[in-house]
Amino acid sequence: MQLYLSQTLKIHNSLSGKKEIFKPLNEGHIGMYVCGPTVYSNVHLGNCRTFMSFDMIFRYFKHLGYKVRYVRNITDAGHLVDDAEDGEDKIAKKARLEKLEPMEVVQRYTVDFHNILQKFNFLPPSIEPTATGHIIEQIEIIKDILEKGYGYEKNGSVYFDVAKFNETHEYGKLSGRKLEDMIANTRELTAQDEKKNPQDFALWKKAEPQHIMRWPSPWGDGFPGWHLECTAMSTKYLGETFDIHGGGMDLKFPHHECEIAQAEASNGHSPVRYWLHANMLTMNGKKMAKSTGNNILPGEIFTGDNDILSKAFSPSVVRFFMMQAHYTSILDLSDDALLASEKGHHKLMDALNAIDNLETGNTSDFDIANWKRECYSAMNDDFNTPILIAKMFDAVKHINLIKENQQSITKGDKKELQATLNAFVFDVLGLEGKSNSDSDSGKLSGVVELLIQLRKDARDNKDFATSDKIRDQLAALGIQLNDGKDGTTFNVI
RNA sequence: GGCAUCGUGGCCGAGUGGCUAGGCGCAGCUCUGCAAAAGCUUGUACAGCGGUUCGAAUCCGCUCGAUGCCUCCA
Repeated sequence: MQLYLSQTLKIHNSLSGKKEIFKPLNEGHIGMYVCGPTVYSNVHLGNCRTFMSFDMIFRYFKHLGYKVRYVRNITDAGHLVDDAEDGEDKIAKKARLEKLEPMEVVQRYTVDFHNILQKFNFLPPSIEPTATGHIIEQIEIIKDILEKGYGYEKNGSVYFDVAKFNETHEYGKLSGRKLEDMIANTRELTAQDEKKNPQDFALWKKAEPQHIMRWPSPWGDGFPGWHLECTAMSTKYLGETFDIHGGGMDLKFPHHECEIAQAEASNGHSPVRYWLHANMLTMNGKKMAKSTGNNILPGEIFTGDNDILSKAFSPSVVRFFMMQAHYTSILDLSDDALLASEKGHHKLMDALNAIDNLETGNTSDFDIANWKRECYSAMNDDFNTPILIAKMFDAVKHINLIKENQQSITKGDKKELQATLNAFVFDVLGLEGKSNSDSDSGKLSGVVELLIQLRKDARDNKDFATSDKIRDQLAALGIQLNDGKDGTTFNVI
């Protein structure tokens, strides 16, 4: 029996604003679409948080036994620098500034994106389509929207007629906005504006003669609008209606609102059953922005090469830090918070490593079945990873007490405990233990063991000056000696 | 200015109309030549002011503050 049959999963649907019981369209199968990055610069750490939240959700679905088709796109064209008439494609702009072919920009930052995600231990999505690979599909949708009367062409560009759409549909239902309010709060159109109303958005933009990124269309050479690609790709791979659409909170308006409008205008019905929005990551209480310097790249955290944090942090520690907050809450990154997470992560991994060597007994002081139920309840309650992690630490406490012979566990319970911990910590949360498998670790441990032996001799002779010298100098190199009852061990920090 | 979300102990963060997560720090203890590391034990907090209620940090109103969107941004 698949696990999902015995679990009731509730998820917060942004469209209704409520937690709803999740039932996929087709039993056992889930279609999930998440708006991917625009590859015009290094991937933003906040962006990573969003993708990490959906990676965790993807992992949990898989853990429950669902067959998931997870589509996460790469935006490699069409995302305008601003929505004004002279709006320039983000990638084209970057290419111009760096004197590169647009596809060089795309390639460079797509590689960076994958590289960082791999470090964070992301599972690859089932399909990772690109906007430029789906121009034909996008043109077809535009034709459809034009035919149904919700769009209009002007000088080789095509716009979505929001006012017309709003007559028979509800534009703004996802973000809680009303068209009238939007009209009252937007600036006047300038004389050369092609749009009928400021709320209208581009489906197709005419390419100026010097523009390199261009494709032929019934309306002349141009490129597709940003909102359209997601509609085209989600429809193509997941169908006109699919289960889950995710993205960052900041995409709710206008991007996701426009997706709903485009799909409803062309198909006549709402595309998504559950909308999920991941919240923002701030740093030291402030929004992360390049302009203010309050910004850090993921790679800079891993190497420690930055002015913001006191040291380097491993991808798994950063992942653990992010998983300690609920995906719908704003999370604040700081040196203190990461330091705290690093210690917690370490404690968790130590306990996981200790399970193998636990001695078993005839009784258990730990109600594994109940604990396991609580783990699932946490995840079933809108993917509450902070509670899940708290449950993991419940287990850690028991493991340590068993290790100290203050509690006992049966053989069967130990096996169950280990399997459950591994499933949640590694498969669902996607954390990774410390990699002690360096190619030279054999040599290193030989050398350190030798020093430990010399130190022991010194201690036995009460030559503490020598023993402390060995300890302190190793510590300075990042090798920590741990004196225990049964001798000394070491850790590489 | 409009829309939205939020304000929890020293810090990070769950939760929720009564039973008060978790991590880190601090403190105590165990261990130790001394430490470190590790482990155990320990914390009645919920922006302010009103209101609803037998009972609110949790619901309602107002005030203050933060963040996001409205304009490129996950």
